Amino acid sequence: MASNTAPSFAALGNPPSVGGDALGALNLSPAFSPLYQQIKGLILQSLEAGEWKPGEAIPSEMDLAARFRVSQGTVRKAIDELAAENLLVRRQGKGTFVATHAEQHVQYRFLKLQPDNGDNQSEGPAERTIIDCKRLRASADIARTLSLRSGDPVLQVRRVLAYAGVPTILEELWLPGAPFKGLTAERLSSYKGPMYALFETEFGVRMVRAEESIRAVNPDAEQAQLLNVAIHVPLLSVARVAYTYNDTPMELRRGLYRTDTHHYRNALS
Amino acid sequence: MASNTAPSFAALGNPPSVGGDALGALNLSPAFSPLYQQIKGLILQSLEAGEWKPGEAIPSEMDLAARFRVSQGTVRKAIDELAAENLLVRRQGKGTFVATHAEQHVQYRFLKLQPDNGDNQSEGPAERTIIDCKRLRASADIARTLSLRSGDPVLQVRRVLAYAGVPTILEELWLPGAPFKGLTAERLSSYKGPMYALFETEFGVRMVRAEESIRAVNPDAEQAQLLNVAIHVPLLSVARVAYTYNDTPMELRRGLYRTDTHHYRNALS
DNA sequence: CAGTGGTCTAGACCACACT
DNA sequence: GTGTGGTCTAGACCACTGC
Repeated sequence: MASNTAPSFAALGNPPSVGGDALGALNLSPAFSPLYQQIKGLILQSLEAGEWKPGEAIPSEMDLAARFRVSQGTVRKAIDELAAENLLVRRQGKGTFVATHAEQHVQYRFLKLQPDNGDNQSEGPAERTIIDCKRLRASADIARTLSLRSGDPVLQVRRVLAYAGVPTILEELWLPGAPFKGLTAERLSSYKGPMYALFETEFGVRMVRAEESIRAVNPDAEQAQLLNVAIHVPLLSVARVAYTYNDTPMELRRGLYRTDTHHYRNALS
Repeated sequence: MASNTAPSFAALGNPPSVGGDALGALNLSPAFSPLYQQIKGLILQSLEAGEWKPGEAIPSEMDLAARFRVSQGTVRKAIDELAAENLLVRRQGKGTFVATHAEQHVQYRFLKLQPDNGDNQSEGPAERTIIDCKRLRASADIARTLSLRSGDPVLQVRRVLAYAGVPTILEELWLPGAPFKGLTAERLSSYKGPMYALFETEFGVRMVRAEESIRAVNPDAEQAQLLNVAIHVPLLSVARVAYTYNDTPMELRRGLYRTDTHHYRNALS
């Protein structure tokens, strides 16, 4: 459907010719970018623009090939990379879909804390308790990591996650005020499912990647009380910056993890 | 050179025919494995067998295509996956090389601890001090994670890594005795470069992937003394199991990281 | 210059899911 | 059956490296 409303040009204005080689003349040496990268960029733009929403199918490879006037193989390679980056999900026989944090088997993709015994699934979702949800002005360091200006409005949420009644994670997160206008503690508490899924459906913000930096710390008195541990118990301090498209930071999250029954798991390759 | 000594059969005995479709009849539904996966497996076997050593070039795509009687594109896809898994490294215009831990820019690939300020490189390599290097018999849990039997000979190494004179990492590692026969404290101390590079050149053991599980702990008296911290200082406990080819565990490493000047950095996607 | 990996196309067929 | 992604081939040309 979208394929005839789409711009009918060969990406970057290199009209394909015929025969074994379908490139009239590709870019010269400096700043050379392969066609499939350009296609990838165009698909990315549509993703950002919300042309296809999380969970929806994007047009078939054939459709996209026609739309961009390239071969199916070129579109394929572009999609391959986007799928490798977890922006798209391919399903044989069905189509290619915009990835979402709402799916069952990829839920909590960014949460690396696991129970020591037993699989990750059997434990089930955590019991969530919102401590508070305040609008305030960004401090200098918050502003810097969120690419805002000091004093810009931000939303601060604090909450506790418990497993089997044991408080295990204490989180404090900051969100830029503008994109998340209207977010309240009530909305957060009532929502079933991952917070990032709510961000997608209610605010059109999709978290694409994140970076965490981890330390070992002792809690202060308040933190210890909220996690129900003594102040001398060492905890994992996990600072996460999550990004949407275009490497735009959209969340700063500082977590305190108890590691007496859980551990942070990481695969290296 | 290897291409004519190699088995000249189409992988899994599906002789290619001619024309647009070069597969006579591919595998039927159950247990279907694409050709490029089979090629990948064959390349993997050569890698394991040491046909090409770390740092060396493997045969060109054309050579491999001839050797396995498939098209270049099929070999290409196999190599693509192996490169994505960091087993091979492609270099345009030069060839495809067996990855190694000895290269400058991928050194210490598994070490996620970074200085808080400044780039990872400027800090330079750590000062390494071997505490001891003992041969002993595997305890039950060491044996389990290394796929050995209790009482099998293992090597235990303990060492401290310091940055700018500050002891930062205390490591205790266990290696299976058989593959590492002949490893001594002297050999470890005298070697310049990453330990995993030594394992490659001296013992033919290449670490391919690893898994870490992280906790926050307090050190005991001895650990505190070795790291020059008080016993109430929280530390990162990082347990790593490193694997060679075929998911064979080859190392158990338990590290204690100071996080007052460094942090454990992790990218999520 | 030749050789290597990298890109692109066109076409055929396979495996899978839905109808 | 139809349509989707997935595999495979053959061939042409581009970009990079080193002789």
